[in-house]
Amino acid sequence: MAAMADGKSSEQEIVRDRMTGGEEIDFELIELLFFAYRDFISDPDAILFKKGFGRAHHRVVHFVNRNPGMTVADLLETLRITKQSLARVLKQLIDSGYICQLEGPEDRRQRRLYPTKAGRALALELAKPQSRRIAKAMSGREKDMRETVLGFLGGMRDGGDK
Amino acid sequence: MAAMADGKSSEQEIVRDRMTGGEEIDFELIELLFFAYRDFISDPDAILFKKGFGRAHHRVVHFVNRNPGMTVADLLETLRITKQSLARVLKQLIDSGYICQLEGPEDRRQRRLYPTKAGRALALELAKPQSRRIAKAMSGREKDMRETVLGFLGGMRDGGDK
DNA sequence: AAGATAGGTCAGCAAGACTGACGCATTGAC
DNA sequence: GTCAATGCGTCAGTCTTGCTGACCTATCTT
Repeated sequence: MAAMADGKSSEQEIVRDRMTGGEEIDFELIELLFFAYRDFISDPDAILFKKGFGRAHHRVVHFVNRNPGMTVADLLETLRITKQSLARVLKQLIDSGYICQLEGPEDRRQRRLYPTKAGRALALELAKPQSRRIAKAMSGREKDMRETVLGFLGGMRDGGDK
Repeated sequence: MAAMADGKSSEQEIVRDRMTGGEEIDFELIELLFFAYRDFISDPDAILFKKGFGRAHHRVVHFVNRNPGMTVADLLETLRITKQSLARVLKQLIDSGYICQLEGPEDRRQRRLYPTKAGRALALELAKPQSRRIAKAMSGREKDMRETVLGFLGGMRDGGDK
């Protein structure tokens, strides 16, 4: 469990004023990112739930469709999870016929991942409501908005400064 | 478990071409949102881990600091989780002295939530690296970028069209 | 032949979401 | 004044999706 927040009773004093960032911190943007992402994944979540899948399956289906022929190692790198975590959902997707594995053409240890037609269809179905949401958020301002948002989100990534 | 993806063997055909959105679907933005959000929450995650807390604690601390005096019901609405899920993390935060509850002044059934000084400090500490990341992503382009991004993220929210 | 690599798998743990049920204090309507 | 509704807490159990550590096979590299 967590440590007690310091013995000094002053630390326990109640704070009644709203936390605003001032010049310092952009709480508005921080919050908005939380709300936007929460709602953004809610659409596919609902679709997946009906099929007995979860978010983890979504990610796998998405990236395999975006990069057909990627190896398991590639996928692990992209998702940044352990192979044991991946194994569970990947196995379910293979058993259900959404993804299949082919032996690597040069290196036969590799399992190249490809979507089936059903897998491609699923990926598209999941992307559609998300795309609609994005279109709504841009609503007519695509021209000035998309490039800016792309730049911003790219810069938010870990290696995104170059 | 999940249903088999249709008996038709054509559904099992391997698809080898990369899924691109064409005019239809903005996969680039969809992916970028995933990567950006993943890295965005990784900074506070690391800090929280050392204190024995998780993401759920972050959200609670954040919103209580942003809206001191909010009720438990308000918080449930904001986070969109069940009270049983909230109860666990809230209790830990109260026990650790980061948040405290005061009886509602009008309605004594309510528990108004306030941060302690330690709670305020924690919220700020968690926000700092996120704010730094945002600043980096904007790097000198704050002027044209912030309003656009704010508009975009606002539009991504469920009620965000008005 | 030996070691490194790609991948699969078993077993167990934890966080954080969920459901359903129930208890207690307080409020508000009748 | 009684009683239902409300705000909140809590017990018990489930599920997904992360994690660790250990160990196995097949294949490639040296």
